[in-house]
Amino acid sequence: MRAFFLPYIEAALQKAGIETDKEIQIEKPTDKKFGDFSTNIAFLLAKEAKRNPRELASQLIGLLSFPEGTVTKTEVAGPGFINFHLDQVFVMRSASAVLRQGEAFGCTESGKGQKAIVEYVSANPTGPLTIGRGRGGVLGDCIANLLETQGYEVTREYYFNDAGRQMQILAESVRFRYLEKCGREIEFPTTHYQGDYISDIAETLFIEHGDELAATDELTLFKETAEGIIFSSIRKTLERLSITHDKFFNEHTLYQSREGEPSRNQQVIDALEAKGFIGRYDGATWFMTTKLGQEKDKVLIKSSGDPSYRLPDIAYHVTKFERGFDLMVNVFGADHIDEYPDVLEALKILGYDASKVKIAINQFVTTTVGGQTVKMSTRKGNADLLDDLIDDVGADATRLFFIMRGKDSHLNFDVELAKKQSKDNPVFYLQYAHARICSLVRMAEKEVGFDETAATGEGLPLLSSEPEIDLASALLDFPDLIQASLRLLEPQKMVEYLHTVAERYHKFYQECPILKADESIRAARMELSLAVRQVLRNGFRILGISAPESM
RNA sequence: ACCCUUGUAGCUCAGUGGAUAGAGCACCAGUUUCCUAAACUGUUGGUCGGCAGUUCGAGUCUGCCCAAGGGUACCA
Repeated sequence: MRAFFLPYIEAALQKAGIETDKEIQIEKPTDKKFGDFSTNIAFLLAKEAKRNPRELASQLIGLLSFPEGTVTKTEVAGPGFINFHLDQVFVMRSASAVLRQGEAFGCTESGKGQKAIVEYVSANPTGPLTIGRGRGGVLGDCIANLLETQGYEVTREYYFNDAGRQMQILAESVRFRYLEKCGREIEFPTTHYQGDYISDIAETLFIEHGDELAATDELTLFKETAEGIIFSSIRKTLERLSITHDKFFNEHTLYQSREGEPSRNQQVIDALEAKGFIGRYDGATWFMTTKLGQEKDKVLIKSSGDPSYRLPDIAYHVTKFERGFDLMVNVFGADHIDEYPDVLEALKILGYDASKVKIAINQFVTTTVGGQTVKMSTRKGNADLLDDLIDDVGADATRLFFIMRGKDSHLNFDVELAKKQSKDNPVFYLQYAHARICSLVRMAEKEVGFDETAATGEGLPLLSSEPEIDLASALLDFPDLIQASLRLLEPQKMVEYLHTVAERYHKFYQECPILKADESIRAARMELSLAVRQVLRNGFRILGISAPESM
């Protein structure tokens, strides 16, 4: 709907001879008496032109003209707002677009022909997924869904490392537990993975091999068995939440030379060196960020000869550019926040357009038990597991639990409270509206021979009561909300919006009889209901929650 | 010590420099001979962490202070 106003406002500005680079903001006023939409453009221009905002607004209104039957009233209000009142018939007529476009309502082709990659979850296979990881996983999945509505060809990627020190410790942990199974007295180190799943993996090995592995120090089998079992558990958990990935990218491939060519890590070093940003001292290789005004250089290759995490991170991003992605979204927890400036700087030096990389940081999930905050750690084995949460509240409520809050909120999680409140999860409020409509449609088919396929939306302009207009007007906001969610990488906006739609539907349902109304009104209200169902479905698909036919 | 994020109702959280700061939960009082009561209606509840500043206008921007979480490694 915002898109509807822009050309007319621009035309009015042109007539007034005003040129500006200010963005024309179209807002929904807080109070309906201020109209359906408003703009504060007069304030912005008044500041530039040193004119009175109210007077400038009046001038613009004189120059504004909309097509017949769209905007009924345009007025100056307060210190200089321009408020627009929409024609009710226009609103209802516009709402028929929902039925015409169906699943495509809200979609655009602005990303058509462009490739996007969204990287999320990216947990190393050292243990089952924690609740904290779930947050990033759901966030990333929703962002990928949003991009798909805009026509992007989206790749969902999981980046992991199965060769680092963490994996070494994991393998050792399994081996210690295995030796215990073999009857050895072992003092299990506190530095190693404490979780019960380690014993389970050791048990698997013991059943398969007996104690024949006890004699060797060779860790490969321990590592590979652990990795296999853990990865399959991770995938299973993600699957339960409908989180999928197209590609699992192994960090280790960046270390390997390919067909006579140097490794990707080495290529990054060479390229940075050619630009004069490589220094070698103290036995290590450094990214000379001091040349960029930073206090210290950053290590790329440690004096041990192993790359630090920064080098493969840069090399990994280079592969994204080489793979031809036009938009790259990385979803990370807050612990990675300071790492990205360096990667972006390196990419810029190497000649890549770093503005194509977008970062979505989600704040941590902290856990409260009995009012006390507990630090969660996979290593300590005291983390709340994502699987347990799904067991307790279900997949839909779990997904919504994460995205009903902004990604910047420091989510404080109380398992007991979450279980107790699962019935109050807003997901059911949204789904109930959908189920109610489905039930209504079933009833209408049975009682009055309603034919869904014949509903075109032509009858909608017959409707004129306040709940009906409010509802239709909310439906028209859906495309704007997709844009806003995507721009901010914040699916929470969509949740809030769908809540408004559901709320207005419930209100409409309460106040407007449908099946009992006269035939033409009944048909129109059925059409409005179908349009709501469509918007809810389209929204649910973005959020990755199911649309139940009955509850 | 420095950097990032956050601080809004009893609780969990929305709030794009705009108009009288909102929602859900909880609490209290109502609504069904009638399409799903997982709903709807109403009431209660606020020094927007604190102080100063910027301007027509600040919960929103700036500075300082306080508090919480995270980060400042040749860990990832």
